[in-house]
Amino acid sequence: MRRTPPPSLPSPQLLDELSAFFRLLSEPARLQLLCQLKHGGAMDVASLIEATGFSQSHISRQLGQLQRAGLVSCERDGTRLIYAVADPLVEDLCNLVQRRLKQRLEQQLSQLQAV
Amino acid sequence: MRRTPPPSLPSPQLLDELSAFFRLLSEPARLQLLCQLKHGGAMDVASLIEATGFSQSHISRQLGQLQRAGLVSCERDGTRLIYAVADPLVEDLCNLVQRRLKQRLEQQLSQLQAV
DNA sequence: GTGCATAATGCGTGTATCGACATAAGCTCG
DNA sequence: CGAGCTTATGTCGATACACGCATTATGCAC
Repeated sequence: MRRTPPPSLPSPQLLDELSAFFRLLSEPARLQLLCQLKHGGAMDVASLIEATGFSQSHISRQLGQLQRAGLVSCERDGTRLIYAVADPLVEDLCNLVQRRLKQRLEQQLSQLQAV
Repeated sequence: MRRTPPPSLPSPQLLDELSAFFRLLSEPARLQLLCQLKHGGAMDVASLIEATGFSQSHISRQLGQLQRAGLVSCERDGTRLIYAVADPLVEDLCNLVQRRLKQRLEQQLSQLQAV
């Protein structure tokens, strides 16, 4: 049977790494950049500035964080840097969460109608 | 084929909800509480205080947030409140992220050895 | 109802980080 | 090499929120 394979608690270290990863996705600006890149494929920074309206410095910082985490990659094209999504995990996570948000709303809706 | 079902950008609204959800998991304390509950099944607040070392007020607040998001549920037992994990999604997300963290480390390790 | 337990909230402090402006650094091409 | 572009970083104000202490609210026993 073994319903709960190892009932062990995660170490403080793992806890910190997990939460650090989720923190990357907890900022609308970063999530927006990731979605924009997923949507537009590879994009240079100027396009991201135009698409999001954020300042250049802000975008550079956020992309830096995402890159250090391995979520985006970049390559040069002349003087510009072209960024792209490097890991499909983010999209999977978002889909899971989105599905849950939807279910939750449907649940609340049906409870209202049940009255 | 249809590799990218709908290549649409998420609305600002959805972006905020997604990031708000990830923000819940971005705090080590909250993640710890969730893991503790997953590990110990249903627990009352006193047990959580002892297990985590946090103050009563802090734990109460974090549990409140998790409950409003539907991630934990609670029921009364006399004067105490017994909390429990209410959604398996968190564990799934953590497993996915953890697997990725592991892959990433293995990758870095093999690159070091390749020299 | 009065105590006695537990849980929730008001408030204050400290810390992290967002986001912009200004500046420096790095790259490319004449 | 130096001009001119693009990107990264130093600095700073504003905001958000973690976390504890003190207080209040809520339910149970008598």
